[in-house]
Amino acid sequence: MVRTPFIDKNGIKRGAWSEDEDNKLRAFVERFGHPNWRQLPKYAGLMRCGKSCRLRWMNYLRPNLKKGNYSLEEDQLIIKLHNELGNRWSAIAEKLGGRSDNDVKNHWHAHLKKRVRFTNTNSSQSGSCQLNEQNVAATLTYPEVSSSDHLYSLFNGLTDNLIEQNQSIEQLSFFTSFETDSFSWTNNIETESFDLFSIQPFDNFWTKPFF
DNA sequence: AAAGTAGCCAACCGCCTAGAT
DNA sequence: CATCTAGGCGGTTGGCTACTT
Repeated sequence: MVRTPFIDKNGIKRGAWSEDEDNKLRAFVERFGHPNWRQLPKYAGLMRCGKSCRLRWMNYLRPNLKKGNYSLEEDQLIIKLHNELGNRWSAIAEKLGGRSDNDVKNHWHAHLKKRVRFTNTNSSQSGSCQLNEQNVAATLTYPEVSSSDHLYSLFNGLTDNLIEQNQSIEQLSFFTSFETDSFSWTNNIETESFDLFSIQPFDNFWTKPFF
């Protein structure tokens, strides 16, 4: 997952950090701080450049650094902040508290970007469903299979009842809120007009809950 | 089981800004 | 002012892992 270590032409080591290097850097910074990153590797006994040391410390070694899975609240906050601030990852990470800018950036590109883009696309295609980045992405777009299926089932249950009663939906507005083991999910969907009998079967789970 | 592919994340690169001289 | 240096930031990449064919 990390770059193979090698020594460049200037005698500077690059690539993945070893445990020994991590220990040296951690011990040095915890004892002396980091008044000068450029000089630090020399005094810490590292064959790295200062930039590399700083990056390793900021993204991996510094205390109170939060790692691991992102909570729903964090995801929502990132989406909201990205909407407000754009790609200012350091500012976003700062407001999250405990996450590095690199980590937030990676998480955005790996997970969140797709959800926001998907929501926008769906919104523009559906016409009747008023889903957009501002009012939905921050609270919805959590396309775990179980959750999508859950909402799909929930909505199907509602529509089945209406079909049984031979009703069409005009000015349908409903609010659903439910929880799964992993997170809570709140969704608010409004439609101007909705023809139940034009609903087509879905072959893609991404589109299931958003028709 | 092997090969191919996509997803993910740690690390690097290059640019920008602020502060010192 | 101009120049230099260091730190910070965002974009990009290398390569491992997991998944698919």
